Amino acid sequence: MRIILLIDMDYFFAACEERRKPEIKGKPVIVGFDPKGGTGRGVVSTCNYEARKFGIHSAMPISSAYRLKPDAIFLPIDYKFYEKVSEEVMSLVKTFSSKYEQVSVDEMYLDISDKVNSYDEALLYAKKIKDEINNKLKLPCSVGVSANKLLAKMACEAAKPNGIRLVKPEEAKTFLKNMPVGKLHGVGKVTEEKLKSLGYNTIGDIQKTDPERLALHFRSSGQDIYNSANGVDESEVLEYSEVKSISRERTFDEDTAEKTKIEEKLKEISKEVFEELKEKDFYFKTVTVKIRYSDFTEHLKSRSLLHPTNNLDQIINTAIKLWEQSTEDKRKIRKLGVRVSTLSKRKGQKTIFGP
DNA sequence: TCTGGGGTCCTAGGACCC
DNA sequence: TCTGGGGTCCTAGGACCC
Repeated sequence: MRIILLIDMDYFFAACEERRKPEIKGKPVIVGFDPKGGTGRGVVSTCNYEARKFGIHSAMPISSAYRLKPDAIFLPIDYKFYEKVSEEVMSLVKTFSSKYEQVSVDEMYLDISDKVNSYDEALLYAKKIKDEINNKLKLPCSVGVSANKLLAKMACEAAKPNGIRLVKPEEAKTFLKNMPVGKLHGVGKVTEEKLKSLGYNTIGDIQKTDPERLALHFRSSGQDIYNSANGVDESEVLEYSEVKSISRERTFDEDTAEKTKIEEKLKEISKEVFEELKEKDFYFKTVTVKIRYSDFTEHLKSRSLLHPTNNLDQIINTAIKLWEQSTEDKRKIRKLGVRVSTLSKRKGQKTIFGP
């Protein structure tokens, strides 16, 4: 029997800011793009619970957040700082089990099957971890406890904020039954709509269906949806993951079709990509340019070079060529992105990176 | 509401090689 | 003269997650 934890930091970016600026605690704090007095083009990255009281939430346009609470504390995203705090969290959590998987900057799975003998013990163990994060690092978090990653994740969602939630495997189906299908991890907007149109409104509706019917409409992911709805997930807690790509993208303050502006931006973005490539000591073989037009349609263009390289001019020249090829019309561009992939180390072999 | 940025994984057709 | 099957790489796009 496996016992898995998901530890998820609460409103992480805003919590980091509260920790270093105690005077803002208790006030609505919004971390995201510059609202520019309500005209800014970006979204809310994270906000604390005081801000949520005004209806503000992650991914909301920053201009809307500004309209809802103009005198909230708006802070820019200081990713380097959050990464440092994240390392503090991760190294503390790792002392509780060597079987861990970092999912993102503020989230991590722990397999504690070897550390405890029952769910009661698991709860105590989770509480200990949570208390240490609270006391030593002064950061709030929530923990989900269950038999697999999916259930731990869903339990953690139910625990938020600042809570712990245990879901035993025998309780799983009941726990999930009444939730809307969109709550299921792995089901996004598109799949949610499709599920609803097929008559599946709650996760319980999926539990009762014939998986063959799901396979008919969702191909190979049909079985995954069925398994998730039933709380079944065999995936392992994996410590290592490979870096597959490095990318940067930027949105213009105003949409543009001007050649010089676009080339300038592509150079700028390429340089940022190059800096990280150098830092991580990678070679790349493929360059991809992403273009988002004013109407939000997106196009990708990519080209693979004959040999792996780590040359900045190769990125810039390929990026500009790809853009030129894609732009026979004069549509205005909202956002540009540059990505390098097919990464390798000097000798050409891929390398494993741990968190 | 007027919509960011950094990722991963998957699919699918076509090229190309054996 | 008509026709295989497997494998891998490339390119484009889409869904999803945080």
